[in-house]
Amino acid sequence: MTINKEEQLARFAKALGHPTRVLIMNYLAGLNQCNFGDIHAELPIAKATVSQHLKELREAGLIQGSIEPPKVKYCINKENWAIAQALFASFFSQSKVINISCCE
Amino acid sequence: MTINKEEQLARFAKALGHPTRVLIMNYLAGLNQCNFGDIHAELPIAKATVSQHLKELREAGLIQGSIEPPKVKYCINKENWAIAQALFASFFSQSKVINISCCE
DNA sequence: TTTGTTGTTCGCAAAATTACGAACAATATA
DNA sequence: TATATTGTTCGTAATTTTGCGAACAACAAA
Repeated sequence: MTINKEEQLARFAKALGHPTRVLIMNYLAGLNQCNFGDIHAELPIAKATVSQHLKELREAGLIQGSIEPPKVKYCINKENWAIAQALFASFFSQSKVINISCCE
Repeated sequence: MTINKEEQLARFAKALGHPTRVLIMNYLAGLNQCNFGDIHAELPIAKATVSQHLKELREAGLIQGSIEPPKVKYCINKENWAIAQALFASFFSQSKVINISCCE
């Protein structure tokens, strides 16, 4: 059940592949405390939709939530955030393309 | 018609949000010359599907193609690759999350 | 001209994504 | 117990994505 680098990168990328989810991550990155209502208040979409986007980010491992009745607190999953950061950095730094573009 | 950072990042991320497309980018990143057939030979999928994935990467700006009859040459779009690299680096380095996770 | 090579596009089907309101669950409070 | 608050889940609809074979287009070679 090991997941290789390509799939892991694709999984993170897919989670970040929607503007709303990028906005959510940007919002969370600037905070240390945050609950659903705060996130919802930042966005012009229905709460059901926000909840769905949060679920995807959670399932991709980029965020985590904890229930603190009656609220739900969300934050970045720092362990996976670091993994994603490293994966993307490695991905983008691998290019051995020479200075002249090959297709012009 | 300006596109903001969040949307641009999401667009790049979406293009990278499929394992096959990550594999294609990895393959292209290691080469200076490359045509469709080479890419297709690397992948266990139909050429129509490969062509479709290449189209998405092209429309996201990550690669470019040029016709060199009877072949089609593909390569990374270095200008946009650099932009994407910078966007992701900025995105991942913005986190102000403190050492203690907020949700445990 | 006919044939072969290289990729793209078309048309289709199945599955996944996106978005919403309504209903619901869990917990506090009156 | 009734009521309010906070989010999630359900059910639905519209759109997009993914994948394929078949048909096609462009060019080179026989």
